[in-house]
Amino acid sequence: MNDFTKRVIDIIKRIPPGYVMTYGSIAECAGNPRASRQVSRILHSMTAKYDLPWHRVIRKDGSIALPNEAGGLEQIVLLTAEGVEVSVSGKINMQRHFWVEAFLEENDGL
DNA sequence: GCAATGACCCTGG
DNA sequence: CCCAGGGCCATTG
Repeated sequence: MNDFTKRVIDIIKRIPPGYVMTYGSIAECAGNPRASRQVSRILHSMTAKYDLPWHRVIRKDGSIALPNEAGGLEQIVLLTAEGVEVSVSGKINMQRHFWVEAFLEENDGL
């Protein structure tokens, strides 16, 4: 396993309940802005082994990437249980739940 | 080693 | 809002 993969796993494990991150932002934080697809692949293959909160990772437009029949439905259930607002159309309120570490640091916790 | 693949993303119609 | 096309890049066959 390479460093990028390790960082991605570490970042995902740090996402607090009630918040979400996008594939692209995770890739960026892990040092590879263009590797959003690799992030998705890592989730697909490493979730079971590393006990990751995979449901907190969504698309940049706030929609669920995983097809409903492949777990997307379960993802919505898990997010809702954590307090994340998922609209009827399957989209998430990014302004409210997007986890941005830099933002929190600048605002000293808020 | 080359070709295909994908839980993505962006632009334009 | 929905669809198409192109770019992206590590993993897979």
